[in-house]
Amino acid sequence: MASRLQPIRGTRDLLPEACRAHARVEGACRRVAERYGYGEIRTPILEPTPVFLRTLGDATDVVQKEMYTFEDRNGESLTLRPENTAGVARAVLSNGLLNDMPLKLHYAGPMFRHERPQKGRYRQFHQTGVELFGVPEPAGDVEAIAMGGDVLSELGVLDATRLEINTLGDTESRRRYLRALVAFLSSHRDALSDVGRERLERNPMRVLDSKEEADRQVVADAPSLLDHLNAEAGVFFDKVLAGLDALGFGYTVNPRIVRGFDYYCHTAFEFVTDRLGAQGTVIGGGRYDGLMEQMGGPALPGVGWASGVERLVMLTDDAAPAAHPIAIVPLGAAAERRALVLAHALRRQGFAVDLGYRGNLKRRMQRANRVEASHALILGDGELARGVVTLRDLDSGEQTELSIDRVSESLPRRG
RNA sequence: GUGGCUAUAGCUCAGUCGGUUAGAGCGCCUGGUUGUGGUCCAGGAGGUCGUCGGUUCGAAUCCGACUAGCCACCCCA
Repeated sequence: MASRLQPIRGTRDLLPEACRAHARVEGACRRVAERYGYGEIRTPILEPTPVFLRTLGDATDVVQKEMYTFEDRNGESLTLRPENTAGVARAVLSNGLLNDMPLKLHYAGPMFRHERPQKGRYRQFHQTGVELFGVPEPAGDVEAIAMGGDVLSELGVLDATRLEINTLGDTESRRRYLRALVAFLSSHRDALSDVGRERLERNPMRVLDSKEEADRQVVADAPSLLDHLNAEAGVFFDKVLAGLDALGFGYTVNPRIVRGFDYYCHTAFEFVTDRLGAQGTVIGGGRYDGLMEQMGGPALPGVGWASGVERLVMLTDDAAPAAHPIAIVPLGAAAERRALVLAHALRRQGFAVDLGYRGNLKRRMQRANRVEASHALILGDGELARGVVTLRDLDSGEQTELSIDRVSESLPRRG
């Protein structure tokens, strides 16, 4: 347990079993995305810092104190991506993908935030996500949410989550509401907690999801955004909800869902679970119509979400079994050489084959057992002389002899 | 970033009031079996007791700092 050899705080090694679990979650997302016609995109982990500064909003915690930002050797400020929507949006502009709308993209990969680690929260963590550009209609929001639900369904945990949804309104509604909210909160300033007062200064909407008891009491009587929606924003939200109703997705409207990043508008939603403690959001997303313009591109609406792979792994947690290989057990130098050729041939035919590097029969049989082989192919001098191998079923112990040239015909395709 | 709890073998954990050589189970290695694994039996390897410092005749045990993990806050996916 030499501390010098530990991975840096908040990061960890994913050993084969954990990698299978990650692949299972990422595979579910990939399958769903492809059903909806989304193509994969892989953007750099490292971006110029302004990509995030301009889009996330400089009042957010992520930008203020969680980004891994440093100068490279040329003096340019670089940042390890704390999320991927900004990077994907940048890639859309960089590659001139604006002429083929709607543009549907999905991704998976590591993100980095310098937070204090705890369960379900790491400094290097993994997200899968989808982004839909060029669809201003509420049908886009419905599709995105449906995809999130489908991923959870694919993983068998849709029932373990609930969908919470809110609207942040359009720019006009939001501006009107913000005025009303600030006026209200300011008049109750003395009743707010320290946290609440600080949020009132920096990001008034965030007072709404403060957990301080004092703030909750004040907020209980605060004006609701839902009452300040203009006709257009109200209709938009109603259409999103109607779409979810039509598809049979249950949801609760939660006016306290507020997005951390500035680029969100209209729909904000989360799939949350109470099985993971304090980090219960497994998928979170919403609409971000203002993002492209903030980045210096044309006005282009977008909607999408990201899922926390580690959290979904914890939620689904069933062990992903490794393949059951065929173990080849040669005895003697001549058989050893023949076994190498046989193993190669079988692997090329798609079989998982375990071939040890040394040891007598007993040793190799023990190894076959340890790698959970379904069958052993025993090849000794006697078999070699007759052109056969002994096939042993490692569950039943039954043994039969097979012609060495036709072994594959008698093997189970995936053990 | 704040608070609380924790850190002993590869893993999960015991370890009394501070007292000689720090234990168990699982796993690993060897043997019982010359061409037959799993189960069983016997034996073995493996530990700067997270790190550094302090108190003490003596520290895994008490104290402090640091590091890391966990839980909550915070934040978010």
